[in-house]
Amino acid sequence: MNYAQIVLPLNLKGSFTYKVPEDLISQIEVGMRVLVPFGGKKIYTGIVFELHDIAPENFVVKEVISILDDKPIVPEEQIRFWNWLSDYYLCGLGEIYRFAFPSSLKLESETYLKLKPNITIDFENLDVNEMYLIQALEVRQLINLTDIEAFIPKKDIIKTINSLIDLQYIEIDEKIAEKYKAKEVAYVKINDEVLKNQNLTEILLQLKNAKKQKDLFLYILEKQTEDPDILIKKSELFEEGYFGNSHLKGLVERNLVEEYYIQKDRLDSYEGEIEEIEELSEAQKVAKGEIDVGFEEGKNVLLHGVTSSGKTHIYLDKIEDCINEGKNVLFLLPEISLTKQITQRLEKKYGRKLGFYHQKLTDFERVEVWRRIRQNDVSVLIGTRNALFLPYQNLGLIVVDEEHDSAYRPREVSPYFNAKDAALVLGNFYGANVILGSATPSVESYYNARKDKLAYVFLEERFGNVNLPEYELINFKEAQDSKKVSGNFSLQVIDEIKKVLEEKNQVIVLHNRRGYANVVECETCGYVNYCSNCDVVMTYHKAANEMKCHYCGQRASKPKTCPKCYSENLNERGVGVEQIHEEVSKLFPDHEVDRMDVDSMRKKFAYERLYEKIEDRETDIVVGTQMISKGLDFNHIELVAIPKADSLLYVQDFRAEERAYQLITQVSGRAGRVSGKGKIIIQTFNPEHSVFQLIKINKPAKVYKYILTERQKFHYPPFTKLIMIELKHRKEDKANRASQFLGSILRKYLPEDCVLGPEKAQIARLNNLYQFQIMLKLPRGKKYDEYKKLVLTSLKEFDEITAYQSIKKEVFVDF
DNA sequence: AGCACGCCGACT
DNA sequence: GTCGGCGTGCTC
Repeated sequence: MNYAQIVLPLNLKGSFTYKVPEDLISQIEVGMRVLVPFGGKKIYTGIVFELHDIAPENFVVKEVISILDDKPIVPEEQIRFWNWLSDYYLCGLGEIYRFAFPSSLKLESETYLKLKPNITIDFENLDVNEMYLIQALEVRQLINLTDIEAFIPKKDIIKTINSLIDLQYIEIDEKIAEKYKAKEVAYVKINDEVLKNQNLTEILLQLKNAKKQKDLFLYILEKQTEDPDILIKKSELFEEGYFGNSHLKGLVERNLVEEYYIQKDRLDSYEGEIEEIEELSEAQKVAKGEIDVGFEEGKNVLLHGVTSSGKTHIYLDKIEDCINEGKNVLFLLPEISLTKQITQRLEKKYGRKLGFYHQKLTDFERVEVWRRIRQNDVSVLIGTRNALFLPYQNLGLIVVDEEHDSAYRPREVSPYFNAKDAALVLGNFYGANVILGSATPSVESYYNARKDKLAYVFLEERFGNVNLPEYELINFKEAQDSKKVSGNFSLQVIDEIKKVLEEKNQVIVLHNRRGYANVVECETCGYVNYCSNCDVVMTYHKAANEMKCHYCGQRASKPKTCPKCYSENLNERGVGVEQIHEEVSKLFPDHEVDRMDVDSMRKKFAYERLYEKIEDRETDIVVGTQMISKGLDFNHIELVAIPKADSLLYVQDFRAEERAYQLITQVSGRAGRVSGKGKIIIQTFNPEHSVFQLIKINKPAKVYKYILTERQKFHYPPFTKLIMIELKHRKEDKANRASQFLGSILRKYLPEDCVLGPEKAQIARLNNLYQFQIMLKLPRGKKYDEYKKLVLTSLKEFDEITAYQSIKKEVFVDF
């Protein structure tokens, strides 16, 4: 076994072959990190994916420089998982590696060199570069690879390091442990001296021209004297938004207040009361029993529980079971901001044995979690999709909550994969059970459950036997004709909202479109404002008073006159959530109306603040985009209004109906959680539309049956498999020609009706790249594997055309 | 992905 | 005469 296949953190196909030097053969194992030279002057941290003794013939192999781990950092199950992902989603292992690892575990620049202890160096036999390096190390002890570039020519770096390692003079040092800095929390207190020596009137006199500082000083003083044992966190001062950092700085500069830091063990054991898990209800017990049966049959489970049925409850129970068996749990969520409830409940129970892993952690925090998982020090890991790649030791259960959520398969991050499907496969490799849970399962999962590939567990009643919300459809056309509307709201909806507000309850208004107006159009010449980078009209945001491109983020000021014909006759068309918010505020001037969308939630803590406002019932009406369908579990929301429901359906996507159903149902679940008198009002021009009609009767099985029939009719998943290939280039004709060419190759191998396109993408230009798409509709089953191989062949054939190498190509399997 | 090599326009 | 633009090719 003197050759190794190494995966490098590069967006390159496959792995690279390296020779393992004699002295490393006994130590090297699959799953370890190694340092390898690459392309003349670079050193990368690679992962050993395979060991073999087949000498390559077509190129000269380089040698592994050194091994970075004493035991594999990627467990065998993960190796299989990476290979599966790469195979199934047609993506490179390098891409997966980049995605899976925190950067300080893979970056070459984080690698340091040091002198071996107790050595005598024979300077006579060293060349100039080797001498420089040794001398530098004698002064600095540790040297970063990028620093070496300062005194050794790039091309000689590797040679120099290699020979010094061979001579046993130097070695590789992993600096991660030392660079990891425990998180510190800032606290404030009144300066001790001040308390002893100065009298209060003097201080207040000093602050008489700085009212806020004075207030802040008094606030801190009061808190501190009230109970000296409770420390005052710096962050809590700013929570209200009344004080700012500048006020505190002022006090610190005057030496009145001191800032100090206390190291926080992020995973402090929870000190509050331990919450006993409430007993399961009868329905929940039945569901749990069914899950157990499913597991015994070796099946994974789809837990379809209507909103407020207490799915979390069941998860907790299964998590407990799993831990009692001595195994660990991975709990996946679509996004970390929604973790509040589940996290709090688990924290109370598992304290120290709980871990978090998600996109918002810093690199050190990620490495810390990696270490703990490797040491088997985490029983329950709560995380987002990237948590699938942690080096789990003894995984017994994976829970995928809100399995239908599209955040599990974002399109913009590579490698492209669906975390829900990946979790099923990972569970299989670990021999772990998997529960997919949702109030509105994806059509694919539902279908799999019906086909018995998943055990299907349906939890039909809300916890505590609370009634399900009631739906009402309002024909907006009729309302308009009989003049019973005000703007975008029918008088009936306005009435219903009034009623709820009178009872001091709360209302949600859903409108799933950002901004104020979709388009600003010139009445005179028809000019509309296009984004300069993309083929998209820009959306008008009144709150920020600017035009935004929702695809590339480009911003521009709102034109006062038409840039083309100088007419002042500009018209705003297409209703956005800001406009609905404005309308509602005007309709209910005596109530607190808040807006919740990505634009208004961008500020730090904006979400937390609004969350509390709603919880404290300061907010009467929340107007928001789909964001409000997630995580807002409050007890006093009694009405959900969807003024322009049709906009949910008119999206060019075969999943539009599924999405509309999911969104409406999810947001409905916010209403009447306790009272059981929740109501949903849907305003539409098409009350006869099947989706609305089926939602109204509130029988999920019928909705799925309808959607499945439609999908079957038009040959869409889950009855077929879709692969979408996207080609991008700065020059339109080049992108066009390339995609035509790829299309012709694909048609050569695949039946005509499998290949659709190429076509201009819906957004023909994005970030200055022209995009073309080819959609492959492939049959399921054995045929699929066969066809996919042919797709692979076609893609390879395409890659051989050198003229098209500058084309950016992306493949989305299970689009 | 990065990085070098190589071939054509605007500058000291 | 050179600096630097990005098209093309290669990396075990």
